[in-house]
Amino acid sequence: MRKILAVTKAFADENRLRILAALEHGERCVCEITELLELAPATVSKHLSQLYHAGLVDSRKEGRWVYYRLADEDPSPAARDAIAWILNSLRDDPVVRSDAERLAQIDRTEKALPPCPVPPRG
Amino acid sequence: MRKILAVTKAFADENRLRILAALEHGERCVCEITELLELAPATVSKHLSQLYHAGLVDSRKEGRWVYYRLADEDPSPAARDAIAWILNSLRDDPVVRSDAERLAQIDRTEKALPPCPVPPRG
DNA sequence: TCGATAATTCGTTGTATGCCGAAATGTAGC
DNA sequence: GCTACATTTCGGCATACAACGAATTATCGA
Repeated sequence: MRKILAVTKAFADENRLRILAALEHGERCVCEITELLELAPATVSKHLSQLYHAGLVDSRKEGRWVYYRLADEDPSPAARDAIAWILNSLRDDPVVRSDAERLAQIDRTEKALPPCPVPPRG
Repeated sequence: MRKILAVTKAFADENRLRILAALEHGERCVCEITELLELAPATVSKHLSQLYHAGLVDSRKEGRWVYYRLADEDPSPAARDAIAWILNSLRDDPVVRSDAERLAQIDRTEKALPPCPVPPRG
């Protein structure tokens, strides 16, 4: 019951749902999610921590950045089902769709300029 | 997003999950659920109200009793998927299993004596 | 080494929520 | 009508939690 509740509580917040939807098509660093949600970095970090402890996301550190992604390796069956259900439920949501457009914009910006987000020296 | 959040928030409480699992095999009146959860009737009523407003359960009044059941008729696809997912996730939970045994006990008691719960005059 | 940036942790604050008892509502039987 | 019971609503408290700013840690480039 504790594990299930960790998942359902993780789902019970709009910003965390937006994060999960944002990760559907690939990993994102914390600063990108922060920009998307327009929240303080501390707040986003805490949301990601909750998603991590619920087994819904994994993370990877690269230089100054920490990239989060949906839990894919060692996915507990429960976590996999949970992710599948919530992403399907969010599929047609206007907020999620709008976020997806903004994320695509971020992708284009990153590809136009050199490397990661906020490239060191323009 | 509002509807999805109503569902995920409804899922984010142990007692509400126990209620949903208790309704898996048929309707239950409020007093039976109250006995199962060992909570104040006011508390149970509020939980049921939340489940109702999330579209997860329906209710039916019969005499003094109000029977709740999983949303089955006019089930919004979202609600149907949500119920299917959560019941599957709860399937092997010890608390839910224990509840199921206690509910079977309640059923046997009801069938041994005349009508509904707490029969008027034993 | 120093300064800038990314991320997390910590402490605080305002709001949301779970719980209860008391009161109100509705129904059944006397 | 009156009483008893089932349920809901209301008002309250206590806890949980989302949000922030400040402080901390870590990494990179100058």
